Amino acid sequence: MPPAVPNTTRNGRSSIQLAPMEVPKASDVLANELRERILSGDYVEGTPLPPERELVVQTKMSRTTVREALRILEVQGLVRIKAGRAGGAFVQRPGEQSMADTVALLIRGRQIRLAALLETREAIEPFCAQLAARHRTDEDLARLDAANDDIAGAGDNLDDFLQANIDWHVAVASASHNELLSGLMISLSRAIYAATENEGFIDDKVREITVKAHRSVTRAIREKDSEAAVRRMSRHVHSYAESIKDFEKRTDIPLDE
Amino acid sequence: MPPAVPNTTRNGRSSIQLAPMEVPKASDVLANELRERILSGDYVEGTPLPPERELVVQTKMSRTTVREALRILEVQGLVRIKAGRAGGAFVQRPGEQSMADTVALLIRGRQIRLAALLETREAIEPFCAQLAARHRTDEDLARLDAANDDIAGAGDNLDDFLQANIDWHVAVASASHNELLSGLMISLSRAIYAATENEGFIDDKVREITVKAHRSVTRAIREKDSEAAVRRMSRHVHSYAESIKDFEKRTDIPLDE
DNA sequence: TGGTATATTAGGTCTGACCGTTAGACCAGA
DNA sequence: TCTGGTCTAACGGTCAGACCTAATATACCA
Repeated sequence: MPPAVPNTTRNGRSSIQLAPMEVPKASDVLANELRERILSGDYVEGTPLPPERELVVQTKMSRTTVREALRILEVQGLVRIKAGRAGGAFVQRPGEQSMADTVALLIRGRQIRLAALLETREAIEPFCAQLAARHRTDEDLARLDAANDDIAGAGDNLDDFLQANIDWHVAVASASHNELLSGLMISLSRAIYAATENEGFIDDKVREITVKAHRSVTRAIREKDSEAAVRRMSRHVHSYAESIKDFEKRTDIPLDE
Repeated sequence: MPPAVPNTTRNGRSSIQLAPMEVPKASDVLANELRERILSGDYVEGTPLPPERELVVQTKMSRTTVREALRILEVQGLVRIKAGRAGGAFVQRPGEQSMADTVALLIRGRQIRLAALLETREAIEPFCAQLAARHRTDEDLARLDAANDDIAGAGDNLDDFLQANIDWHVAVASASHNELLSGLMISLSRAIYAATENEGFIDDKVREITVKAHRSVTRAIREKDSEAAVRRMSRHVHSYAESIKDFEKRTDIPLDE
């Protein structure tokens, strides 16, 4: 309850207390305003925002400020900016891509250990497989089969093999129809790929096992057997992670001698 | 295999194929250059980039362009920009916060269903608990205990309860010392909070169960019993998700009659 | 010694101009 | 009827320069 009369302290000053205040920049204000409108669904995906010069008139801000605001939204994946006549800022809903980009930055910036990536994958991917078995469509199956074929047809080319490997894992994630999980898996796969490609650990035996494991998981997903899907995927990613750990142990020791 | 002599089609035209080409903008070029340098560790965290006007001299670009590049890096969480003398763009490594922000955008933008959020949490959080039990420090324990106390002391205030609830879940995630998982959990918790706060589903019984479950998980983490941690957490989040599903079923049906 | 001007250095904003790209309309030659 | 050239208007992209505002270092004074 506030005192009845003016707040004063012993020195006669007002004792009004203020918290540290944020003074947002003009471009942030505009960006926040536009972001709210976009996220609240005021604009349908694909509709263009007003041209920069029009926004200048409406907001009484300078073009510099307007452009910075649009740039912010672009980086956040909320608009796609096209130049030229009939260009402009077109509303976009953020997707798996923007999430994958952020995760990639986090991984590189914090130099996340390969072990942590594999850990995270062990947490997520079996669950993806489970959901995929429940929610997969025929299209999802087609993508899985295509990736399986690519893996088999990769021959001795390591890059082709790894790429097809990623495609399969991403296909499983997409089949879960949970965009949170699939976005995460996309970036995880890419990061694991990058960390794995220069290690000589992928030999013929690993490939053979991989192909087999993928086929058996795919089968479970096809048959909508979520129990089997989660079990097989769990086994697959776990043993893959163990193999890498073993491999690193084997290759690290000689360096110490 | 390409034909031996000029590629032609039936109308005698060349059939050379070109993919759509990207023409990067000046500000993107600069942003990419700086980003590479930051991520490759050329600058230690906290070191200031050259002042804008200095970059103008070095790059021969205009200040507008330089500023846009810096703004891009700021949004991506790679620099923190301070105004005033001794201000500038200070190198920062992207952290959980930037990831949480992106995930929040994804959730709002795609209007991810509450069910999907809960699904994702079921995938991730037990694993977090497991890692937390292995890697927790005394500080982590202190945070967990503090959150537990706050929950108990929340009284009848719903907001306090939900906030303390979040704090506990986030504390578990942090204790896993896997920044990927903790970033995800931070935004996940916040989103679930937002989706839950206006539903009248949190009654005294739910609270009681929650407090109990948290304490038992905390105990497992304290004792570094990862098996128990994963089991108890799994049970907790699963039953919470089931309760919400039940609640929604109960409250939806009357609307149809 | 401790507070208070003042100068300095940084980012933030604005103005106005011009450049580059693109869609669309129109025209001319094969 | 195609094909390519040309023009125009509508966009975003870039630039140069000025001024405002915030934060700090530093000299100064009580």
